[in-house]
Amino acid sequence: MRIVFMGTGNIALPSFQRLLHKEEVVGLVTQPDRPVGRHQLMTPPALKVLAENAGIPVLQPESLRKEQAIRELAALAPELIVVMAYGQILSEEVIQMAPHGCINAHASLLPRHRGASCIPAAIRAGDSATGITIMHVVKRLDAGDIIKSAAFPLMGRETAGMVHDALANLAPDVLMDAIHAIASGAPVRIRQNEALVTYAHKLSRADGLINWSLPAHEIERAIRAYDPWPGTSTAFIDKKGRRRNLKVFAPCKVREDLSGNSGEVIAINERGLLVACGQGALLIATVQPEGSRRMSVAHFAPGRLLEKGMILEPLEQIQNIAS
RNA sequence: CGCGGGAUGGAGCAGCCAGGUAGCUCGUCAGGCUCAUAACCUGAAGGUCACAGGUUCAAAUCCUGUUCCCGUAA
Repeated sequence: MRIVFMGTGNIALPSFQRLLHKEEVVGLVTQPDRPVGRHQLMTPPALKVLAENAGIPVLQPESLRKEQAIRELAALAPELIVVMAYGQILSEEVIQMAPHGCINAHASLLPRHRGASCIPAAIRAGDSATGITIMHVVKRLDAGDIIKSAAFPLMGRETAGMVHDALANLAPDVLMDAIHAIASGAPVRIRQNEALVTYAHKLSRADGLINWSLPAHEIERAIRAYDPWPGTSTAFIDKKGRRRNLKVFAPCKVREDLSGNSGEVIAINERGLLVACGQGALLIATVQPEGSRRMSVAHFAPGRLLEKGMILEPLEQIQNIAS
């Protein structure tokens, strides 16, 4: 079966590699090269490099809605289109193009967490599991009938980065199952229960600012959900009156038995940075001060940039910065 | 040269704007106290202030260049 793969994110890497070995991949559609990194060098998606090494044609349209892009895609004569972390909404024309249809691998257990940041959403919601879902692509975002899915249990300690890698490695098996079902002519179609739908909105940098008036366990989840991107940070006013950013990293420990004014530093020593939240307190072990590198609180504390009784950035400040 | 911050004993920082003896908290080592200790007390070692050049009687501090680190950039 002639397959065109559409993807950009690295989560699709293992799946694409599996298809390259096991199926007839006739093309890759991926986002254009983008300036990346501290020096803004034009960098191709990793998938493109894989495809080029395998001698497979690569399309990188700025928009897949343009007439020429659609013509080039049609010229590949796909029998099945497989989409994973591509980053563009597909038009009806593309969805209908291949005789065996257009399927999408999504990194959550649909109907929960439709949308872009599905992995962080599952962690922040405190779900006991997430997973990979293969479904038919329809016009409405992530709303198509489900073909196959596989669960990945969440223990409450994972960061988004860890789950991302685990799901990337889980995806190829599920995807191959779905492709075999389609090839055999009898794919399963399970309707999504609309009552259980949740949406994961695209993350922005402002999502990573800690609102200390939230309960400690919610902040702890957010720290894991936003690692490695956008990262979680707070800020404090130093002795010279300057606002200084402070990134915080997982793992953090929730202390339900302690409390104080939201954002107040209850203690800072070699054991960690203990901050009062809206409910309970959070013990932070690893931070990164602005302009410096990541370090344990045991190393950060002796510098005395932050001391007991100081208040970390309150909610009003966060709203100003976010807007 | 995309934009911005930084480099000061082993760690984290202050000192720089208004040049004039290298400072703080910790760690290390030695001694003391203690039944004992991660606690406390006393003392010590350890730094070409990233590198190079310039200004000056005098540069960690001012000026120029270089290297490296970090943030930003989805």
